[in-house]
Amino acid sequence: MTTIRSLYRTLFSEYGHQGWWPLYNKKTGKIEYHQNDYSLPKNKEQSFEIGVGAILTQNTSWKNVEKALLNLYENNLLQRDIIMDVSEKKLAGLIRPVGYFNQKAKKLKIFANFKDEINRENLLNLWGIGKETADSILCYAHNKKIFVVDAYTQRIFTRLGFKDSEYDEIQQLVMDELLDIKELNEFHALLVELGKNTCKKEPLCGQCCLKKVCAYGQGASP
DNA sequence: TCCCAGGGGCCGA
DNA sequence: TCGGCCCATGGG
Repeated sequence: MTTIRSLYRTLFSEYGHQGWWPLYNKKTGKIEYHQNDYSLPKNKEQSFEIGVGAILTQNTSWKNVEKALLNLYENNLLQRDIIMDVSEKKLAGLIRPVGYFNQKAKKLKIFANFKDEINRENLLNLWGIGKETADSILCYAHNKKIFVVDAYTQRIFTRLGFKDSEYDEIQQLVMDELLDIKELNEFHALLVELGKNTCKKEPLCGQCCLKKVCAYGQGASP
């Protein structure tokens, strides 16, 4: 069985810096990644934007999230105070491309109205925020030392041969070995890259940088 | 025209 | 506690 650090090194040498979290750039008018820049978010506005993105991306690809975020920007709606006041119907109309737009509009309103201390327990008490979304917000919007586990991560860890692929167990396993917030930030993004393009539902083991250490790549069942 | 997908809430067993 | 269903779009 390989170590978490070894996986991290292999993935990083394969894919390099991922530059998460993608954010809107006012100069270019595009959603951009930030390779080699771990100093995000720069301000409260960016922090809120990351929270919005974390909700919009639930069970949805980033391409669709980008469309919705641009819609919000163009309508001057990517600000906490404005989302608090705008109607759910208008919000839903602008975020249509992400799917589940009625539910997500409701989630955004609840998130915008949330003013308590940002911690995991408080976030998990919000309707529409589960473990992955809460941990994404803590890690990427508030620089908290926490690892985000998503469906890609669970699939990859199962195939690698880790016995327990439950959320909490994977999170603890990773956080026992990776102690640096930058590494936790990067490792999640690297796993997304692997899961999205290679360790897909039908995996492309032939082109996988982890095939030598992967149980599935060696012929085990998924 | 189907089928699939990075989440979360809710309900019944 | 867990499985099944619902929410909905866009892309292959």
